[in-house]
Amino acid sequence: MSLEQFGDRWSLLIIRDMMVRGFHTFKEFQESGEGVSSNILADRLKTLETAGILLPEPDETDARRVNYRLTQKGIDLAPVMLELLIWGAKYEATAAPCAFIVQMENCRQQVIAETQRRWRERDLTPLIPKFDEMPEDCTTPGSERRNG
Amino acid sequence: MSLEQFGDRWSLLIIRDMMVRGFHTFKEFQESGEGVSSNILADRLKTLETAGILLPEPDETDARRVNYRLTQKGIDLAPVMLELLIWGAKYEATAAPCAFIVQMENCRQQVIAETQRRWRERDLTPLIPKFDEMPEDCTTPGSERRNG
DNA sequence: CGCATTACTTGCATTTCACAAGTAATAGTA
DNA sequence: TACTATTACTTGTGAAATGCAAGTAATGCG
Repeated sequence: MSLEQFGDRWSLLIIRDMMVRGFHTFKEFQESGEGVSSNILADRLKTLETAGILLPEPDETDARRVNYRLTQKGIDLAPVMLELLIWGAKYEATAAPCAFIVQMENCRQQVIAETQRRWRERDLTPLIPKFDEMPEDCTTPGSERRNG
Repeated sequence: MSLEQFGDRWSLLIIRDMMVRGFHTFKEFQESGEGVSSNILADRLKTLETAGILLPEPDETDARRVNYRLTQKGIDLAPVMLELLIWGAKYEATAAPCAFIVQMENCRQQVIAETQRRWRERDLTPLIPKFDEMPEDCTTPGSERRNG
């Protein structure tokens, strides 16, 4: 199975930080508070690149930087991440604000659509503040679930 | 975050085997083909128990056996698993039959409901053969997505 | 030119892991 | 009852992965 992709502590966290928090540089991942060793981080980024989940691209204005971007394969993990966040919010203490989780649960489709939009348009603003202000139930009858 | 729960290769596989394949004994996990060492398996089962995701209960007819059962917290991981299976089927080679995956994607709600039913009723028949014969699109307009 | 920043790499101690073997409790069989 | 099998583990042992601190190369910035 493909679960082997995520058979370690850091890969999923990297993907989550890219997807939800808009992180895209080595330094951001390293300082994200979870405490990855730089050698491990480098290794995981390489592994995820090999797996086709993300791609490094040199920054246009600063040649020292490398911007990591999710591929389509990577962004397609959004539903998994979303369900995992919802589960985590239900059973574990989370840093994410409670209101946000409620929104996510009510608006799965919108959250995923927004995640994909941010990816397409290279919008790196974090996901959380945005969805923290949405209406309580934004389900659109008939268009529920399934996102092109 | 609660991602730390699954920061290893085996925990997720154990949960998947319980959920999808109906496994519930030490031996089944050990012989599941992925090749867990028995010491690691014992450790992970204990960790998952501590995390409140599964519970061991002695078999009523054979005192040597221990039956591991998912808790509500564990079974609530079904949506995560489902999305992960769908993602895996899209991008990686899977052992699961292709038709099954198509069904799952069309019938998220039903698959999850069935998963939870099996858990409640202690039905240990594997999930795959069952859903391998379902209609192509079993979405029920208006009742889409969200499962008590 | 000199110092700071970014993305790494290198070495080494510690932890985790896989593999094989062994053990305790129970079940099945003669 | 004794004897063997089965189940769920535990206990070594070496190999591999990891965490930590330090170092390096390329670039930016004054």
